[in-house]
Formats: sequence, structure tokens, C-alpha cells
Amino acid sequence: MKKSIENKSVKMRDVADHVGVSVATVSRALRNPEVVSEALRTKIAAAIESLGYLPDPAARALASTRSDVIGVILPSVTNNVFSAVMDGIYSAAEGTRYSVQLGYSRYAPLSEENLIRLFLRQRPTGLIVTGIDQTDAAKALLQEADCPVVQIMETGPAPHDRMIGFSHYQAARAATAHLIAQGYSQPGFLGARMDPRTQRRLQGFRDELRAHGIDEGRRVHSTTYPSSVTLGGHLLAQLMDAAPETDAIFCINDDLALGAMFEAQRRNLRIPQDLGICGFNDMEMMGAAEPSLTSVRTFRREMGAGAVQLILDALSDGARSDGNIVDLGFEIMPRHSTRRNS
Amino acid sequence: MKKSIENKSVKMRDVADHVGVSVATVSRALRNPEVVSEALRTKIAAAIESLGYLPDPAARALASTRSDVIGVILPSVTNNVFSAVMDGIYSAAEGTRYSVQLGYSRYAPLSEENLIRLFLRQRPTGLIVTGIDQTDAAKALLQEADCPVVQIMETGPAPHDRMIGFSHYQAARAATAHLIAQGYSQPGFLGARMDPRTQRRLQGFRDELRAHGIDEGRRVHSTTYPSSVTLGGHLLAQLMDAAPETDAIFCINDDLALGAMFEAQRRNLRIPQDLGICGFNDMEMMGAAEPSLTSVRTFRREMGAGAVQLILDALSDGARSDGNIVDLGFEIMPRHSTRRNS
DNA sequence: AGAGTTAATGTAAGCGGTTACATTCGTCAA
DNA sequence: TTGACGAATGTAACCGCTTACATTAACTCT
Repeated sequence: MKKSIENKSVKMRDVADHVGVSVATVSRALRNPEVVSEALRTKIAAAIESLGYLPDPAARALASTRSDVIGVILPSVTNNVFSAVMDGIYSAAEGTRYSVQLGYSRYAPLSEENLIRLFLRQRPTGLIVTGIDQTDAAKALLQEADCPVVQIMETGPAPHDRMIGFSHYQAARAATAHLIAQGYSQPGFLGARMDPRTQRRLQGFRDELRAHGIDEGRRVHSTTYPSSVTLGGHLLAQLMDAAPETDAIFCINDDLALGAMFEAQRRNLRIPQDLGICGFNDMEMMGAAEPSLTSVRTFRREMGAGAVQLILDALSDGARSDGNIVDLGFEIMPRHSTRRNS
Repeated sequence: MKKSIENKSVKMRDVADHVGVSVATVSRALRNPEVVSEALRTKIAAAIESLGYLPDPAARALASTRSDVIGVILPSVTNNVFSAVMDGIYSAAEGTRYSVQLGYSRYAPLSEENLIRLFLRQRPTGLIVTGIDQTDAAKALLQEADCPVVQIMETGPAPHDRMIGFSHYQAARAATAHLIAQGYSQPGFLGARMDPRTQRRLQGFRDELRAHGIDEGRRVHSTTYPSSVTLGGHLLAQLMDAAPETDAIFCINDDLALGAMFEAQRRNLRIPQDLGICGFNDMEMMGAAEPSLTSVRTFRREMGAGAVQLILDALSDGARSDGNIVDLGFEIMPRHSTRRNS
């Protein structure tokens, strides 16, 4: 594999000259191999290899009015939940000609709107956005976008185009139902960074309580602060002070659950006898904790990979088969922290 | 703020016509405002606003032979350590005209080399790469790169250009010294995903033991598997079975430390009396855990933000002030898990 | 007043690909 | 033999900006 030393800036022109054809033929060999004769195709491939030619994405994008990037807009960099999604996205994009461009909205709808505008300007191959709570302007932009758009993390009515996720409402109801089934009669709720998505989880919690005729009392504690393990401890402390009758908690995510567990230990509350704990997302540590912690497993990596696949499908289908919703569901992972009934 | 409905594809041409100037003037108003008259500048700004014009990055990159992207190559998507770095990078890039392009090498040097090649093809404004263990080919590419290159996460000799990080070796020595100072005489080592960077931490651990005349015995346990909380538990189990005299552990990262803590609890080992635990990175949960866990704090967000700043500096400096190394240091955060001496 | 500056703007040639259209050439049916 | 046709390749315009160079107008200076 002798690569040219001088591959500083090999252009298509150089490859063409090397083979003795026009640049158009080289371009075709790359984009529509089937229209180029077998003989030339192999010669061109060899020249590309030996010269170490790599196409200039900017020139490509400009000429073809379409860039080979898949735009992804997520609310947070640091949140583990989204790193798993990213992992799925990058894995699925690997090996394709598409590259991923990431943007972070920091949970700010307006910032998300601007990112959408910015990304659309690049005429991306596809766009992946998080959730269903865009601003009206953003919705309009997505509606008019001339590329596949996939909404991830949630399912819901009227997707812009395609959608892959699960129902946060149903997941929360199921988790709450699990607590009740385990014999807990006074479940509480711990939430942080209450955005529309987590609000739907709260709604699921409430509706499930109501379905069992349980009053929520003063057992719902949440804050708009970003979630953390420390915060989980604080929230549990608040909750127990305000509502000592609480015998179980459903936490909006696993960090809060872990923090609550530590706080429970500090307070000498026995888990699961005195306090049942259920988290959300089922991150790896949940099974490893002592005691192991019940959580709602969600398929984050699959969501990311699936979103990319949906875009690739849309590209080949051509036909915009609207209303394409993929529900990945969720799974309650019962562990020691809620095992009161066995 | 009445945005045009038809901002589908407003180009510079449209802005120019709207104001009654040539596109060159509009372009200059955007890139070198100081050479355009005050009057035109404001008119142009107004037109841009009212038409909702956004420049086409591909065209810009092609014409200027320089794209406004900062390339970043990290080994892992999911590792928390790097999400903090990314957070710093994105924050620092926000508000500038530069956008971030991320690539993941999955800890594979060859994959990193390809990414470098790919990124360089875009003639980026700057490049951020992780660590100092590139392949020879990759090193050559970086050396010839015609943009600032910043190596992050580590300090060391002979940076390609600039460098921001800390000494993993020194940090590990300091952590080990802390354990010894707390009266632990048989410290062990838990490692996972042993790459060159973590190898240097192991070296620090060993040298510090030697400096105190302590034999490492059979107390160094590590694996090439990716790190996880679960794995931390397994490793501690292995370690205690192989070397029951162990009275403290230095873990390559906080996940392992947390897992080890849970395993210690399962084994009824008292922390910190029977077993001292020290992690690495000081993630948020360390202080919130029960018992709270000692760790080595590293400045990851600052590393990311600092790297971007170094690039911006290099751009304005012009002069390649070689050998520019920023050592952010580290800090031992003593907590309950190693508090035997007080 | 005339020449020389300087500041502000316009003109037009690219940047490196893509692609519609033109051209060439061999094949085949009439 | 000849024209039609299809496959393979070439020609050249164009994608939306940037920028070197040319041009013009307004001053400054002797």
C-alpha cells in the first residue's frame, strides 16, 4: 500500500489525468459506478488508491446541492441517556458515506430552532431531532424540510415524518403499577429538570395512582434543576420530611434513584422493606448497585441506530410513507430495591 | 421580526440585489466589516435580517479553502469522561463562527488515523485529538496539517503543536501516595480498558509503591474489557480472592471504584477501615455516594474549553509559538472512603 | 491645479466537484 | 450499405461564495 507522499491535495483532476479520462468519468465512477465501463472503473479505483485521493466534501455538497451529513440535535451532551443514543447513531452511520453532525440545544427550544435552521442550510441527507416539543417555527421548518426527518426518544401523534422511541407516559404508568403490585401503597415521585418529556412521566405516575384510588398527597417532589446523584439525595430528604408515610419512590432517572438510595442508607431506611426505589433508563450501574436497583429499561442505542436506519430507508424508498412510527417500547427490570413481595 | 416566508433559499445574491450592491460587498461586510462603509454595513445587516439569509457553509468552504469547523477526535462516545470534555468544547465554540465536528475512534489508533485524514480533507480551522499515542502515519499527518492541532487529556513531551491536559502518571502517584499516607500498607490496583493512558497510571502506582518500599504482590488486577460498575465489582472480587491482605485500592476510574464499593459492601468489608477506595476523575456521584468516595479530580470541561481557546489563540497569534503546553493539573479529593487516619 | 493617495466598491476568476447535454463509436435491423 | 440506437465518455455550465485586481471618487499635498 504505497500511498503518495504528496497526497496533500490530490483532486479529482489528478486522478482523471493519471488514468487518462475526464473528471466527469471519475465523478461518475464514484457516484454511479454502473454507467462506467468495468475496465475504467477498476483503473480509476486503482488510481484513487495509489494517489490517496479523498473527495472534498464542500465541493461535493456545493455541486450536488446535497451534503452527506446527517444532522442530529440533542438536548444535552453530558446526560448519559443521550450518549447511548449517540453511540447508536455513530455506529449505524459508520461504513456509510454519511457523516454525523451534532448539535446541542441545552434543553432550550429556541436554541433547537436555530440549530434546525442552521443544519437545514447545509441541505443534509437527513435530520434527527429529539422529542416532540419543538417551537412552532421549528415545526414549520421541519415540515418544509426536503430531507427525511426523524424524531427520536418518543412516540406520539402526528410525526413530522418518521419517529422512533417509546411512550414515556406508558413507561411511567408501568413503573408505578409495578410499585403498587409489590405492595407499596404510598408511592412518591422524584423529578428533576422537568421538561415536557418528564412531565409526561409525571402524568403517567399520577394517572396510575388515580386508577388505584391512591392520593398523591405531598409525595411529588421535583425541581427544574439539572439532575444529579446529589440532587437525588436532597429530593428524597425533602420528600421524607414532607411525607414520612412514603414507602416507595419512582425516580425520573437513575441518577436520582442512586442518590435516593444513598440518602436512604444514610437515614437507615431499609430497602426494599421501608422504601422501594425505582429508577428510569436502566443504566448499567443499576444492576451492579448494592442493593440492586429496579429500573425501566429503555432502548437508547437502538433508538439512535434505528433513527439512522429510518433515514437510509426513506432515501431508498423515495416514497414518503408518512406516519411511520417505530415504538421500541420499554421493559420493567425488577430488582432487589422493589422486591417486597416474594 | 418579520422573517420572509420564502427563506427557503436566500442567497447572497438576493441580499446584494435587495441593497443594490454587488455580492462582493456583501461578502466583505460579513468577513471584513471594517473595509465596508458604515452606511452599507447597516443596510446589509438589515437586509440579511429581513430576508433571513444564512450563508451556505459548503460554498464558503470551497471558495475560501477553509471550513469553519473544528474537528474533534475522541476515543469513546459513552464514556462520561469525554462527555464532560465535549461539553467544554461545545460551550467554548458556541458564539463563535465555528462549528464542531466530532469523530469517534473507539480506542482504535488506526481508526483515529483515518478520521484525522478525513477531517484534514475538510481543511478545518483546527483539530483536537485525544492523547499522545497516535500511529506514526497519524503523527505525520498532524505534523503537516496546516491548521492548529491541540492534543488533549494529557501532557507530555513534544506536542505536535499545542497540548492541554495533565500528567496521568503524576496523578496516579499522588493518589497512591494519599492511600499510603492514610496508613494503608497493601494497596491494590484495579484497571480496565488498559490503553497507553491508563498504563501510565499503572506506572505511577507502581513507582510510588516502590518509592515506599512496598511490594505490589498479586494486587494489580486489570483487564482490557471496557470499564463498568459491574466490572469494578468483579475485579475487586478477583483481587480479594487472590490477595486477601489488600487493604486499599486505587481504581483507574470512578465506575470501577463504585462497583468495588458495592462489592465491598456485599462482602461486609468496612470502608474505610478494612478497605480504602480511591477512584479517578471525580465524577459527580463520588461525593454523593454513601460512604463518599475519594477520587482524583480532573478538569475535563476545562480541557475541552481550553483546547478550543488554544485554537482561537493560535489563529490570532499567527505565530506558531511551539511547545505550548497547558498543564491543568489534578486534585486529590479525600473523602470518607479513605479516611482512616483522622 | 495636478499628481498622488486612500477608501470604497465593482468585476470576474476561481474553489473542486456534479450533471445535463453533446459526441463518438460499435452494433444491428432493414 | 446505411441509418437508428444505445452505451460509454467528453464538454462545459453551474453550485454559492471569496478574493485578487481594477475602477472610481474623494482628499491631501506641494
